[in-house]
Amino acid sequence: MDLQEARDKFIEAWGAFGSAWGINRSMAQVHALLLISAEPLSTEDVMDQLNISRGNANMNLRTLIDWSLVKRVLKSGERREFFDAEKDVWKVATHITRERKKRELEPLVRLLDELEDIPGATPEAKAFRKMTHDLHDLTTRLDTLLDHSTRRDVQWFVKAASTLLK
Amino acid sequence: MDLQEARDKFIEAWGAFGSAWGINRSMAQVHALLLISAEPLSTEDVMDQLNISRGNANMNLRTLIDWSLVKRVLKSGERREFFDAEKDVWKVATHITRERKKRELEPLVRLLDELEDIPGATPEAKAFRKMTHDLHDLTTRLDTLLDHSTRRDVQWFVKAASTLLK
DNA sequence: ATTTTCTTTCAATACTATTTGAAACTTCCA
DNA sequence: TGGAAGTTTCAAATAGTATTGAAAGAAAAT
Repeated sequence: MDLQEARDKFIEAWGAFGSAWGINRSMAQVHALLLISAEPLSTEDVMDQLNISRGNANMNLRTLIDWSLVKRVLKSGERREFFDAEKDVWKVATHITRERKKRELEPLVRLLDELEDIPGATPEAKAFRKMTHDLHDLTTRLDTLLDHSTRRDVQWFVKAASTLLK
Repeated sequence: MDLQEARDKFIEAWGAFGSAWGINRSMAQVHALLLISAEPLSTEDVMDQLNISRGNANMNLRTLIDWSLVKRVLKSGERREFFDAEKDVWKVATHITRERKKRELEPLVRLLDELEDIPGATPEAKAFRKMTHDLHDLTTRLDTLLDHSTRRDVQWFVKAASTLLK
């Protein structure tokens, strides 16, 4: 398999992986492209290599910057902006996790908090209280864990645990 | 807030949460409904309470069974099937994680495995090899971790870590 | 064997999300 | 200041996904 083919496969796979995670395909593909590029790319480079429109490229680059997965780079003497991806996979994992926590876990924790202590003595009311309580406990713990865990902790933990278990 | 209102909010929120996770809204809502029901429900119960069609209810109940989140229950003297959700939130988390690992992580690991050792001495080839290698390492570790971690391990770890960090 | 009750399938439809591309905007330079 | 080079916005078009509901299929009862 040659490099070009391999790159295409990687971009496609990362796009599919992203989709399953609620990240849209183009955004994941732009990210993939930047991940495997040695040099920062311009918006035009991204448009050309992925065959996407200017609007699409622009919007997804901006979102990736929001997520701290990509940063703008200025080249001296160049008017245009260039974009470069964070290449440390552990940082990438941490940033993605943080962003998802914020978007998804936090609202759920807030709602479960509200839903505790709904009154009622029927079996349905009891079942409801038990489930919201248990979920609240689990999601709160996860939330705390993610708040305090740094890239280094996660790296240590995953390496240690996966090596032990191999 | 009364019970009915609280139940509706929970179902809606679980549905939204599911969407963000690549689980379709109805499936997540059916799951939510069964999670907070004291007794197993029939297909009709699900249709009525969520205002969804028979086909939709049937398909999502089947998928939930595939994921081991719901089981069929037969009531003696009853012709119809009833459905009951797994109520242990730790098991729920484990089952969901396993299913997603199978659908998403495993194919990625396989691809990255193939993409290692693409030849070439250009900076682009080097960047590609480094990224696929690092990602392969990370995803393989995660995969191993998820393979070997039981519900008990995860429960222990999350409880311990989140309590320490609180 | 026929009817009844319940489950499953699937083509048509409705809905949601993504993408485009042209126009508006901004910034820098002659 | 005018205009060239680049970026951003957003309404419309397209593509992708989920849902419906009627029909077919299965299993049990009569």
